Amino acid sequence: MPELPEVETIKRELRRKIRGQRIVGCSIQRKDIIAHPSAAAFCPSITGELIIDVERNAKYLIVQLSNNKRLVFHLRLSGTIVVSPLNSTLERFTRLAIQLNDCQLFFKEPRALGRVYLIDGNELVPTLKGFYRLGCEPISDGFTFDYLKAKLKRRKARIKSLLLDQNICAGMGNIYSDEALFRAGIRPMRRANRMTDKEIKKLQQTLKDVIRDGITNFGTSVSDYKRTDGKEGSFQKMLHVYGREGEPCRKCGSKIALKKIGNRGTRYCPKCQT
DNA sequence: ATGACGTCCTGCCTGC
DNA sequence: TGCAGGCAGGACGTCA
Repeated sequence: MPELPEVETIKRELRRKIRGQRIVGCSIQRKDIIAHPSAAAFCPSITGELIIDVERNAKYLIVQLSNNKRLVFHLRLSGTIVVSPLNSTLERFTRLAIQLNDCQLFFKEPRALGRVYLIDGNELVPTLKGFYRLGCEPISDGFTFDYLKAKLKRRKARIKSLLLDQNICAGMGNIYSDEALFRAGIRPMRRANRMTDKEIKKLQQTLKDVIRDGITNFGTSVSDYKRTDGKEGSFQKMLHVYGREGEPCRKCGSKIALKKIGNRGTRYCPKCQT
């Protein structure tokens, strides 16, 4: 599923492929994918605009348009963005197609949970609540030991659940949370307020490392995620716990366990993580 | 404010 | 082979 490294990969590829192009056409295959404004108003509002730049904030992909408009994509669980030649036919599960000067974008979303928003100037989009209250990304300078400690102390929720909280670790998702906890040697069900300074320090570092490694490897292709040319990322080859339940731990040989924490499938090594 | 849990959505996998 | 049912899970709403 697209987490920070996957969205960063898409951002970098789009920046290279579509910056400076103009939107010449738009078609919506599924209306409820357009969260704001109405589906009827959407295409007319973006057609004719120039693509100034492509950015990312946590898991949100932001396409800066001319006239101070921003196109915001949230890929949720299964969203992908494909860059195709202009004459190519719509790919399966395409929910939105945007034609540019010399290529087109397909927003594909098999599970139809992803959303697209158009923000006009400084307008506040009510359905984009999470976007306005994101915490620090693990790879940002602000993601220090002190920051993480302040966010975790007095919280008695399980650490795994708090890593998924976008107000604490912006851009984190299920895969990288499990991997960071494995690298830090911390059990996902541990209560945040019971963690030592040493453990928080370690976790702060492994969160940074795992996200950086994910980006270096162009993301994790385990289900739907693909790069904008349809190719796979490669971080799935380096996973220690995610998707490896029942298989031997690469460090100690114990069977990787799978438990539900906060209704999320959570993988960990019962021996390496304490 | 916090934490637990239900809901959305639909392709895919499992089991009968 | 075919079908029903369960599962996956990010964000958000609801409830205690």
